[in-house]
Amino acid sequence: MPLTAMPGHLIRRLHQLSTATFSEGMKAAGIDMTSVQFAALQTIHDTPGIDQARLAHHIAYDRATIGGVVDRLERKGWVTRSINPEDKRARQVALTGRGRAILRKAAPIISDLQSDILSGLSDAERAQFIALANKAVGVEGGFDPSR
Amino acid sequence: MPLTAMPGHLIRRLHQLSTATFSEGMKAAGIDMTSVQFAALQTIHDTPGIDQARLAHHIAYDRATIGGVVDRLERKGWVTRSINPEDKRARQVALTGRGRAILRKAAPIISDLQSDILSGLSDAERAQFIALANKAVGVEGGFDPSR
DNA sequence: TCAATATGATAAGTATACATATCAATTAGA
DNA sequence: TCTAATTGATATGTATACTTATCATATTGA
Repeated sequence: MPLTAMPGHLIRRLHQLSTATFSEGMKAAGIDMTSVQFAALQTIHDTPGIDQARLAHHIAYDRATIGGVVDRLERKGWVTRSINPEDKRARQVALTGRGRAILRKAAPIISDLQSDILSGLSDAERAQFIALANKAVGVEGGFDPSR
Repeated sequence: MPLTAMPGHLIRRLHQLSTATFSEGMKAAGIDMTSVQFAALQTIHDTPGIDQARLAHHIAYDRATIGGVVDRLERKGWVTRSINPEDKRARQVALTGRGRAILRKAAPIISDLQSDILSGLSDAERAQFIALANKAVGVEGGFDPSR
């Protein structure tokens, strides 16, 4: 079976293309942010005070991985971590002023980047791809690395 | 822009699903092999004596990453590395008997796994996805991490 | 209520991934 | 032909990712 017939290989290539496009776009905009960091920031913005476990679950990250991501966000001064008094195991994460500012700056750039990721496709094809990808990913709960 | 409309996010989820499906399948078959290792083995099989740089280029890997992958394949006794007498910089990689055996065992299992990766799609949709992915990835040479 | 279980987080170990720097060997060009 | 640029590989540093183990805290059920 040739590589071009293997979804596994194609998806790896797409992922490669996607992250490369993202980091080039961010670099061009002078922002030091990875796609994972953006997704985390956006979710924290939408759900202030969310804890790491729920953050991981929401964007389908591994619970072990999210710790390092939040570490780096904290080191950049974009988020703060605090212990939830209701549940002392949980770390609540919230955006700082600088975090909100960088997110405001990055969000529109990243929205624009989305079509560049699939620049080889027409608008109709891109819509079709998004529909198929959502369907493939949405299967019966799908794979959830946070559990 | 919601995550479900972002190709970048969807592709990351697909990649996650794809690698999880692969490793579960391999684990079930009692084979300790990652998808990256399989692609490398298959290419070495098809091109005996290929050097690391061409191997990386062929499957769109990073030149720096391939070294570690080949290290692990070598440690498992599946490949051997030798210096190309024609170009003493280059390391030629070749399968061992055990490498050929494990590849023979794994290849059909992995072929079967390919449809499981996109199990949420019908056969027609899967074919459509593969066509779109190939088109998206094939853009003007696309991104080549090995350069 | 007290033990069993579950859950949030972190640590350690393994495997990608890529950028950048460096070294050695090769090739190209003045 | 001799230097400059290129190329194969490795080393270093950063960032994901996931598994398994462990710790601390919560929750639950007998």
